[in-house]
Amino acid sequence: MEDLKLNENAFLPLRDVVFNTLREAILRGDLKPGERLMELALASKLGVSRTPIREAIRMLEQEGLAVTIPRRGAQVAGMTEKDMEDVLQIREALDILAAQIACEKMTDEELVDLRKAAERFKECTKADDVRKLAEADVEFHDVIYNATDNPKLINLLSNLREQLYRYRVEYLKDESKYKELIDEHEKIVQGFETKNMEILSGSMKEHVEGQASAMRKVIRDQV
Amino acid sequence: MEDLKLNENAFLPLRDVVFNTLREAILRGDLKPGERLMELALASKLGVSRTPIREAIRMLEQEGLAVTIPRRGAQVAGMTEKDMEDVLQIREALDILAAQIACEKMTDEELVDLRKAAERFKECTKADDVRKLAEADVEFHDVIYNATDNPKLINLLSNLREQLYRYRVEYLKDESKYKELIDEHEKIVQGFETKNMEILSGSMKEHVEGQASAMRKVIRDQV
DNA sequence: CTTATGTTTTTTGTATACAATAGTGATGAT
DNA sequence: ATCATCACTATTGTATACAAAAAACATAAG
Repeated sequence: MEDLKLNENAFLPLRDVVFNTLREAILRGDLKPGERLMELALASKLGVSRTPIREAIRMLEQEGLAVTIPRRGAQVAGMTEKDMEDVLQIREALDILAAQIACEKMTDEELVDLRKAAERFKECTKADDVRKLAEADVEFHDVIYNATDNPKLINLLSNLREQLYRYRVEYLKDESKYKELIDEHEKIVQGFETKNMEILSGSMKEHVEGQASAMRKVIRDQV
Repeated sequence: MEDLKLNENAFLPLRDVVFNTLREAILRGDLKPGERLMELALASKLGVSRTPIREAIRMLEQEGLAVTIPRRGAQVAGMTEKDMEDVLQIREALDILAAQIACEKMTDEELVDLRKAAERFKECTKADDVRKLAEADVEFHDVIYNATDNPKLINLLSNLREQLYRYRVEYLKDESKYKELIDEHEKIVQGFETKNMEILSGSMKEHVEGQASAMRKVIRDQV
């Protein structure tokens, strides 16, 4: 484990600060799957007491980022290939759902944002910054998610994305896929522009399935 | 608020016992939407300290059953008509997904269970016990969920169901719908028996949409 | 050498104490 | 009467103390 430092923010309760800190540490891989989350160790490392640590762990649990066994403590959740498949399966269905809802509700402004986001993604493929690229991709999909005007769905989808995060960044390193991704985004934007639900659903499906199979490959190769 | 009593269970940590107790109290309506969850009050009522109460609240938060404002405490989450719509939208998509996955994976044994569950539901419509009927319906759908062999999906679906619980029981009181429900279950069973994904998706969609519109009506009439 | 048993240490679970903030009500000025 | 201010109370946030369980280790018996 790395040196983990508290994301200072005077206004949030410590439990939230600790939660954010641990969450990010897990996502960026500083805390590795299976690694124990020991209260005392974390507390002294972050300079707080066990209380906010424990509450943060309860929160991580719910996000699927930690698993705790009673009287044995918490661990960073691992993700097996099967887990990944399970998440991908759900995300595919909900991504398509989001696209369908968004297709009906999307405003002209949001459509502009979407096109901009697609452009930005395209730009980012030219630079060599995977992190930025991932961000641009998130932004693109967030425009769609937000257009659904369904906070519970938005929340769910971002939670699912979070669970895939570690591998997603990995697979975005494969530059040979960039053209494909750009084209898929383009098709999706067109789907929204023409409000053609059939085409949109199809291209969204294609997009998430492509991502899914790429990620499957990443996780396979890692083993 | 009613007299709330601890679900004794010597093996689980108190936080889990408290969580279950509060969860059930919320679902059965003993704790009403908007009602404050005051730590000290709950602690003395349940005969435990604030610590497990606080952790249970963090857990309820994640299930969407409680909402907390920093330094102001937690409340039982309310559910507006819009919230309900949002949940129904998601559940529809995931229920169909579950049916599709289950259709491929369902074993002969599970198929028998499914038919039995449908029978049991039918039986329950004859007696006048809404609670039992709701249970039978849950069982029917659980057979399908479990057949997906996707724990994350199963978890999600049961969480969504939980959020609808209060209204679901309400709408099952309308006896005029029973025949329809029985027929829909029958169609779904047949879909699984013939492994016809098209028909199955269709009848599942019909089923959840029927439920959805009935629940919309319930919530409207309540206002 | 392996297993069983007892002891110590570590770690989690729960209660309590103290601090800080938000809410409430009384008092007084305008 | 209305509003402002202050004191007091109620409530949440955080730290710590103590209890109980699990893990680690050592020692003794077979």
